[in-house]
Amino acid sequence: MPELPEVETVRRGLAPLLVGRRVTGIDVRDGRLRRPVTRRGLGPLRGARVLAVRRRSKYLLVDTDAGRTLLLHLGMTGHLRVDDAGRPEAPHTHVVFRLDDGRELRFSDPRRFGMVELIPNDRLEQHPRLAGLGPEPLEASLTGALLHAATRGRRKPVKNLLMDTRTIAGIGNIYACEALYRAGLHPRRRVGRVDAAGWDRLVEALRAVLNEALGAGGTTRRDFLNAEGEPGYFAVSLRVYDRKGKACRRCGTLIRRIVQAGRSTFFCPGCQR
DNA sequence: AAATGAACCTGTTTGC
DNA sequence: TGCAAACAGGTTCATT
Repeated sequence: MPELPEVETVRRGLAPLLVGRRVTGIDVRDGRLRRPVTRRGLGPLRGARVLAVRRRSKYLLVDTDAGRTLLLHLGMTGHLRVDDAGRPEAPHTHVVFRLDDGRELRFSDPRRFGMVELIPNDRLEQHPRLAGLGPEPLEASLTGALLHAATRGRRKPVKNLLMDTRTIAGIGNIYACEALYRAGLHPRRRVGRVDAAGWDRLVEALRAVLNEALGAGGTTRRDFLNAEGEPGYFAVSLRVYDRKGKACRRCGTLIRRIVQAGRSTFFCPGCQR
């Protein structure tokens, strides 16, 4: 489900509901996630107060005054929702954090690709999931020049590079396709054959599409919902993703679907070279 | 070293 | 209509 704009949308929804709250209890209904979750492992969170909710790549970090940070990942189908205790739960609700205001933070995830982990702060930066992440695309540290320099002589397709979180954080299948379309780059183009101007265009296109998606509250194709249970509205603005066989809005060429590294890629053969 | 493919799961859509 | 195959917003491990 969630790429950077969706995770950031969830973060913005969660922050005002969680910051300042105290965790009064934790229920693990089904701990079989990507890594096993246990009530014991989350135990130190009991009584902790939430200081902040941050995002890094597609991870959410809930800082607490217990010297530990709750690391959350939504995988493909994960949801985080704050709701009044007693309200009906979504199916596949695996972990529930009870709060001191009568509400609950609920993590649900049908496919169980998501992650819930409590990490001591002094080990947070070295954590294997966070160490080695590339720059945030909406921050100034990501530049076309950086990508140009990093890709000389390499042969990886540019679409696959965009989705490699060690190079750029937070880009998934939808926004990789959309950014390449806006930059006029063919998804199979080898990274070593993209020139400096091409990388500049790509970074600019990436920022534009991510910011527009953020403004729309993210993309809901199947089941993305924010912390209040509402969908995002960027799906209507997608120009290539999931538009196989439809006409390109700019040149009329039919959008094609190919498979790269096991993932669908959508592109316009007329606009992308 | 770098790139691809399979695996992890369940639910929904597509195609015969 | 019914069933099976394909596919889904992600990450990680094994294999070329």
